[in-house]
Amino acid sequence: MRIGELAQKSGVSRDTIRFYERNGLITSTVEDSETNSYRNYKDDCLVWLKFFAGARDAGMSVADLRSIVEATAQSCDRDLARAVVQRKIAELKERADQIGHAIRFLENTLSGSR
Amino acid sequence: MRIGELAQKSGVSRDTIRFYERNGLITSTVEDSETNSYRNYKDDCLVWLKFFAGARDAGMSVADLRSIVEATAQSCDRDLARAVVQRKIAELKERADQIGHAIRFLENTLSGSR
DNA sequence: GAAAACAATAGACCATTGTCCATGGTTTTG
DNA sequence: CAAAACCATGGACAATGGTCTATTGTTTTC
Repeated sequence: MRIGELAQKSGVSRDTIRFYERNGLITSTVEDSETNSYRNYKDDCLVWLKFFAGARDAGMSVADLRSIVEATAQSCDRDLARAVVQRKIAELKERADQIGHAIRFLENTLSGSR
Repeated sequence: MRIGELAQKSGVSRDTIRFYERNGLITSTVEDSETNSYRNYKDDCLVWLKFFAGARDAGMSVADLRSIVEATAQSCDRDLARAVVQRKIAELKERADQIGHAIRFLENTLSGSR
């Protein structure tokens, strides 16, 4: 799959896809049998990109995402991957807690006397 | 209360407090009877600053916070305040959903075959 | 085969969210 | 009263996460 198709299917812009690739979030191959230097993406890039979009919305940084990708890519060290991902999950849960606090504060502000 | 005390009590740095103030998140007064130009903060600044810290952690932008502060400050239009704040609450809940998706994706990644 | 569409790269540019520094004035403390 | 601690302002600097542009090359389509 080329970048345009991937962009269209994932909803992530070409520029952003290239940016993510530069930052090690996805990889592509260039068939050097070909005359061009077009990137080729596998289907699982699409899965990752959709996850990235949601994860960025959830507040994860590009660096976070890279660490997850790297950890899971090295299936040689499955325990490391598990540790990294579980730490990220814990961070997300903390963030969800913060959101809960903020919501309660705002609800109080609304109904509060002041 | 002066900025140093506020910084110490809130855990927000002086620079950041000034930054927030420049951006309309809090206000201070300068007693012009005095010879200095030191800012004076009221106690509720402390409450707000603590909220800001959590809300930033929860993923709200400074612009979001400003809109909340502005809406609630104009108690003349309580319905507006309610609308603004409830929209922010809705956004936070969406974000919490995104976090939930991300967590599930990550958990699948961990236990998944690949 | 010419035009339109697509792709690559490099680098400039942008907003956001602070942090740090220099300089200079004020207050507190010993 | 001198030093230390505090405060103000303005501007430089930095990291993050993109976005846009220019230039050039490739592919597709009519």
